[in-house]
Amino acid sequence: MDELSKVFESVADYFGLLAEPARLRILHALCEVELPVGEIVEKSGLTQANTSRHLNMLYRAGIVDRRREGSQVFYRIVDPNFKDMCRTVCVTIAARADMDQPRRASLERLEKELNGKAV
Amino acid sequence: MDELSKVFESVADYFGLLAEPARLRILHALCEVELPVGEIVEKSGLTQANTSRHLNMLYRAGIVDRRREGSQVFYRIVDPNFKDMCRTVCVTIAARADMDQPRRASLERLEKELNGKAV
DNA sequence: TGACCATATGCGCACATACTCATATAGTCG
DNA sequence: CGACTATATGAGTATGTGCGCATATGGTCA
Repeated sequence: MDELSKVFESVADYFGLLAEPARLRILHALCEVELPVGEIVEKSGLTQANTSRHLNMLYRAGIVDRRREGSQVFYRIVDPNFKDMCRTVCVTIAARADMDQPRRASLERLEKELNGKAV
Repeated sequence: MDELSKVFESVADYFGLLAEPARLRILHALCEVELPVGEIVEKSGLTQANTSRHLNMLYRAGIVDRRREGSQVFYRIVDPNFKDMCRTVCVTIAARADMDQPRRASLERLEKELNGKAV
């Protein structure tokens, strides 16, 4: 396999991390604050096992970082591009006309949220 | 399911389209030019069936548009964010140290290519 | 209409991966 | 050390999806 193929795979892997609603939930919870796993579980609505697994994937990919404090582990987003990319996609999706109104509203709220106080 | 969940799904779906090396190959072939399917098949190295399937997905998602001319169908990228996002990811990935040199070089070439004459 | 090209699609398989459940590991406090 | 809390992980299952093969559809030209 040539180098360009590997590049496509790397890029695809990166996008793949963002191609999962569960991980987007987690990242959304972490958008502005550093949180321990327990709180991420609450905010995301995922199970503890699932949350931990996804967090580990995001950690290994360098999108989040973590630090231990006592018995808790705190996670935070470190990838500087994450919010930009999500905002871009939100705008793109919101621009499509074939969508019901309430979802558009949610998208615009989310976009505004991402535009706010940056990390 | 609430509206925010649908938003996460929409965003995840969008990223999912870019999370496939085969589709990235196709989009890379289409980056600067409009091409008929046959040429996309050649440039991407995918089979005809596969290429057609992926193109249809990208079309339905609004990332590419198509037009018929005689017996051929020409595709072109219309999503204004696609190149930006790929450049961003390329930069992000290239910034990571844990990567062999030739792949870094490929990434940087690709990034430069994306920086060039915009659509 | 029939032969021929370009593109799309139905089907079945193979593989990846997200999820749940149960359990392991790591830390704290008595 | 033992009980308890917080987090991670192994196993098994289910579902999604990319792929190849064959074939269908749509267009052109004789």
